[in-house]
Amino acid sequence: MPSSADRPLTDLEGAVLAVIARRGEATAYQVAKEFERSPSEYWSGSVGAVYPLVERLRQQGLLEGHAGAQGRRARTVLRLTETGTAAFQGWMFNSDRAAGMGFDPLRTRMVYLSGAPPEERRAFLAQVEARLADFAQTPGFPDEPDLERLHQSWIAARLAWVRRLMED
Amino acid sequence: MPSSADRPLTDLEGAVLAVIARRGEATAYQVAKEFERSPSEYWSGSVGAVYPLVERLRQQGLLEGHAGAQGRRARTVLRLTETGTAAFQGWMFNSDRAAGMGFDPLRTRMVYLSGAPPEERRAFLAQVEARLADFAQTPGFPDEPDLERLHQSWIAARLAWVRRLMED
DNA sequence: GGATGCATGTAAAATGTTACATGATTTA
DNA sequence: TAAATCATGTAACATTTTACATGCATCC
Repeated sequence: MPSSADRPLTDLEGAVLAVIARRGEATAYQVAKEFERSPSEYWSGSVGAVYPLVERLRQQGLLEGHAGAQGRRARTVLRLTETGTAAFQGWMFNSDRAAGMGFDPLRTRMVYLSGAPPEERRAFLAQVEARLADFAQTPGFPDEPDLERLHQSWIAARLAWVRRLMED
Repeated sequence: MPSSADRPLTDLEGAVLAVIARRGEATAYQVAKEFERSPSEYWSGSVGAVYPLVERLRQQGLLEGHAGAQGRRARTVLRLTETGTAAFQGWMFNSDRAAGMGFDPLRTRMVYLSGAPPEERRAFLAQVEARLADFAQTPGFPDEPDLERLHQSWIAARLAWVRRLMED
């Protein structure tokens, strides 16, 4: 996954820029925290991933950092440059990539079960359905209504798919 | 992502074992090809990933290889051991992981758009909808009906979600 | 029998994860 | 003021990607 000049952004890069773009500005630490808080467990959001990535983006001119201060403490506040904004939008509104499958843990498993007897499939899917239902109970974004709606909508869509699969 | 003894399998490990399990046996090359053919573009399925991974699994005793031959040519045919079967099933039927979000390229982007004005969201979603509709035209698994059904079902579920999102 | 592609690998480089280090702030 | 936690990083390690290497088979 090379990310050098004028290659398309990786998904992690896009997601990091998205966080900064949405807030206007942010520190690397804040970005990492936002990943940690997300109900998606896909990216660890460890600072060990975010700091080096941010550093690369700065060197490529997509991000600029200015010194801010909290109390006596040094901190680097990040903001998208013009180039960075363009690169971000290229990633963000790429409908081709947006429509792709990404990594789908259920689909990956269903490939294996595709030839299996219906009862076996259904037993498995019933468990997944139960987990999803649990999942829907605990809010993913307690204090951001827009994101919470999106989250619930995602779960609902998955539940619908699982139920559909159980019918076959 | 450590994969040493008795840690849970990574998703790539699980997926590789799934391919071998489904076929009964396979060579590393065949596994890599199957990933390449898949409509999912998430894993490159490069042999450079698969061969070392298979080697690790052999050393952990999850896979065993016996020499087969095609013409004069050496090849190593892989099969799950008993331990390997157990590990695979642990991965496969883990409904918790199966119900997770994995990496969803659309959701990732919608997080950014969650606060955006409805027309902007709708314009983007309309493009994604169009791409998904195209996507549905070309079969993902031309000669495997079960998998093709799964594939179409996945796309249909996504389309339904996208349309749902457009209504908000 | 030379070109093309299939099959089997290896190597270098980039990326991401976990774990560690350290100073500043707050809190008990 | 000691303990906890917030904020900012760095380092070692494992994994994955891209690119290269090479021998066998097939086809023209």
